[in-house]
Amino acid sequence: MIKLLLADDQALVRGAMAALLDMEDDLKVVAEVGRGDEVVDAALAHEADVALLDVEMPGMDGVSAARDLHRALPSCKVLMVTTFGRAGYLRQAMAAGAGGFIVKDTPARQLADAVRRVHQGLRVVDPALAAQSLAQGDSPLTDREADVLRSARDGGTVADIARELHLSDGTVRNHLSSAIGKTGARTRAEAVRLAVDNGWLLS
Amino acid sequence: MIKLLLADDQALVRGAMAALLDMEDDLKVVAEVGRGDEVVDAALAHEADVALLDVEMPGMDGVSAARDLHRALPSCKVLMVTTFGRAGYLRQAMAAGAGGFIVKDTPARQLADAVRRVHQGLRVVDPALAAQSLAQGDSPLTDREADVLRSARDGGTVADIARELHLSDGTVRNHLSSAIGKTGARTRAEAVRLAVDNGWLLS
DNA sequence: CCCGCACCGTGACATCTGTCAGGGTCTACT
DNA sequence: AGTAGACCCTGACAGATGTCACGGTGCGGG
Repeated sequence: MIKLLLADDQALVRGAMAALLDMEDDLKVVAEVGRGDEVVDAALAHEADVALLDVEMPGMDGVSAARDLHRALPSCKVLMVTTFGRAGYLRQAMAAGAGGFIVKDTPARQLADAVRRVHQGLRVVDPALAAQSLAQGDSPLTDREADVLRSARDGGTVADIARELHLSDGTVRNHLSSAIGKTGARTRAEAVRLAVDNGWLLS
Repeated sequence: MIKLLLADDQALVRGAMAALLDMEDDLKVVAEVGRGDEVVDAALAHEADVALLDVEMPGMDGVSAARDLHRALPSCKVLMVTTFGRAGYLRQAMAAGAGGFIVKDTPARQLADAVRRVHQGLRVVDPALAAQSLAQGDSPLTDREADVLRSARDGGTVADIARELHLSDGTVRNHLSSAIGKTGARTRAEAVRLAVDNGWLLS
């Protein structure tokens, strides 16, 4: 009997996936959490064998949670189950020790198999997504450029970003300009969108 | 036996919800679709009693699908099940003839009850969301302002928007300025974010 | 040690944006 | 008929933005 931990911020989806997985004879959901920072404690308390983690969660993102969990309980495999097939997410999730990565677009009947494979130590990755991730390469942004883009996400002015990051206006403009150049965008907003779509703004 | 139609673009979520609902003795999922423009046909073909619709879907948004479905098959009740509790979505969904509106944050065990209530003709609405919707009022944006904001979403320049909408640069700037003023934003990007968050950019 | 590179800052420049004041057409309502 | 409001355009202006050139600081690898 494989013991499962479910982590997803949407209670309805979480419960529905629990119902789906509990229908399998060899699987059992032993814990459900709605926040990233509750993953490790729950996994330890219930000795989970496989953890299904969403990427977008309050408290802590799923990739960071996977990293912590991999350290705290190496026997527990991780299967990332996420809405967005961002290549950057996949890359970072694998680096964080995840055993599999599937998007919520995949047919429901494949989920149980994916769990079993991850439990056996096999890697489960969407082929199309893997190809995209390989072709696209790693994030071209420096840490600071990513910081600035993150701060620019909610639409503030240069002055707002400078205040938030304790930088000079000019420095913020330089980082933005550099990020715009690297992403091939023509606008700050476009650069933000591209970086988000590629999953470059996680950590 | 209440016959259900599920519409959600994420196959995994759709299948999981089907599993959850099929566990109830009086409910049966008779059809699943992944696109908004397939809702009406599927509902007619299977004579669904209740349709669970997501708002964000390819092909056609869930609110428009609800409107069409309400016309084509008035006996079929609609329960919107969506990720984002945007007040504007709720308002437009109810105007489109939806019988209920719940977010995916709600506990899984409440879903079956919500379906039954909607089937009986009762209204099911998240109280907090209803209050927010009432307090916030309707969209202050004119059609054109919404168009311009929609076109500004992907971060293009004024010239890009003007080309896309066959308008003059100055007119676009005027609409943007007006939208910025009405939303209380200080930047185009901020105005876009606010409008999206409030669900003002649907149709 | 020296080089490259990320990082922080300054100053200057052309361009883009957001705002304002106009003036025009159309529709809907009184 | 008159009024109000959405819609489109023009022109002008201050301020914000994106770009460039430049100098300076650390840190790691060759």
